[in-house]
Amino acid sequence: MKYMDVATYIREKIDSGKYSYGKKMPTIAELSTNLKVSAMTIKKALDLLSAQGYIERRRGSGIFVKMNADSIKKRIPLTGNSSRFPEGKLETKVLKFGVNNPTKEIADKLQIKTTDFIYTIHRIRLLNNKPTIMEYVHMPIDVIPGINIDILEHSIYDYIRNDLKRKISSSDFEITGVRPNEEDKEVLGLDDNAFLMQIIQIVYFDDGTAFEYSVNKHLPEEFVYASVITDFL
Amino acid sequence: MKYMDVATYIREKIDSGKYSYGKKMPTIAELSTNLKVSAMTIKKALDLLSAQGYIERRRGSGIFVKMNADSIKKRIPLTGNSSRFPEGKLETKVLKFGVNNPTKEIADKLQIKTTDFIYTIHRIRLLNNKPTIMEYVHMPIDVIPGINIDILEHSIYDYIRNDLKRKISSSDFEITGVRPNEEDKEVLGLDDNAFLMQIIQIVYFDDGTAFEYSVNKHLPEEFVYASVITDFL
DNA sequence: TAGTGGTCTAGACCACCGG
DNA sequence: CGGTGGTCTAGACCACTAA
Repeated sequence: MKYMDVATYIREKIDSGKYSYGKKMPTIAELSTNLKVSAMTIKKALDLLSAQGYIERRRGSGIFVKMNADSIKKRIPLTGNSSRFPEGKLETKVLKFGVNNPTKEIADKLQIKTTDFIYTIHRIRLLNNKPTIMEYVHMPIDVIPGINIDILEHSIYDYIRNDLKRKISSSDFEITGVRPNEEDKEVLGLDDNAFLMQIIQIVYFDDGTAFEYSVNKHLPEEFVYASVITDFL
Repeated sequence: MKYMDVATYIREKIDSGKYSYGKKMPTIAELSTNLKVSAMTIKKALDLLSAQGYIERRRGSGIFVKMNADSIKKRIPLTGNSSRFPEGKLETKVLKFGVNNPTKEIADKLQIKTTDFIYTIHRIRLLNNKPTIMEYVHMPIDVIPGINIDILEHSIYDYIRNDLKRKISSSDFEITGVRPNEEDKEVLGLDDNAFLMQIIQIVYFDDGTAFEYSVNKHLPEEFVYASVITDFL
């Protein structure tokens, strides 16, 4: 996939300071001849980078590296908490692991029936030994077979990728602010005063199957969601 | 812009139920011949729609309308609170309107100097007569000239679009959860127990100028941020 | 293996910016 | 006006899915 390579190439130039913040970077024509790649392919790479907030395109003027391109480090994909934190800092404790039937709402979202079976998992994530994220996860047992405690204590996503060899393609999510319920309070050590940042997420495979409905509640001190909005529509 | 037209055409088919949820829609080849548009253009339209969560593309199988395509109504662009609520429901009260110098942080984000002048505006938004959103807005006076109370009591964005005739192209933002400060508490009628959903946002024109740094704090009862993540990288 | 979507190309043409 | 990015095209070829 050439346009991905081009995107990576350019991103590295930006990260390493070869193309500096706020300044103009090479034109499409230059990149095209230097990298021996068609202009359309360069443009496709630029589409990616501008959607991710690295660059800015000004018709008639050129392409500019965005000032705050380094703040992108906070713009982490929401798929999998394990990938969001430095290795070893994040521990996992499984509080509950069982099989049951979904509620109407969850069944709808997972595109299954209320008579089908799902795993229900409650996990707590500790960041630097402090309970930080409460996770309530539901997955259809038919879709994600062979889950066990061992997997849950590490990364479910690693299991899906490496063992089930399935490709995660997209996710719908919602961010809201909520008060903790009794379990949250107990596990995270909170009182009635506290509040949590809640992410409700549905995650899909590349064949369109929904395989996860999850509710993650984060301590606000540890939570930032950053993103970019660009133009169209 | 043909690909936009194609995207609109397809979105209308989805909204009107002509292409139904979870089902396969026409192939690229079909669309291409029916609409008399090249395949590449169709694909570009599909890029848009899939980034917005309307459809799902499965290589080798076809293109499918996403199950929850109607939940997209909650996925509102963050540029301008006025556009987020039905006409007439949202009132605006200006609490403070002055000119001063930016702090170091705001100056950096707006790409100006701490000796430059900015407008500082505090507004409160009432939804169905209830104080709901507290807005702290900063704009460089050189970039957004001619602001007055009358404009602030309606939509700043309308003024920018219709009178200044400038095009807004992108925005960086962050969502966090915070406790209210004294002003928030007084204006929104909150106690120490309360919390707010905070959006910090920098908004840019299409020539790359940053024209707004704003902090919006929403009552959690009224706040949902919904989005989609797709694949790449 | 036939059908479908994804990538890539070379080149035409348009829209916009700046001197 | 020349230089730049944006759109669109026709067509070649690849990757994947399902029968």
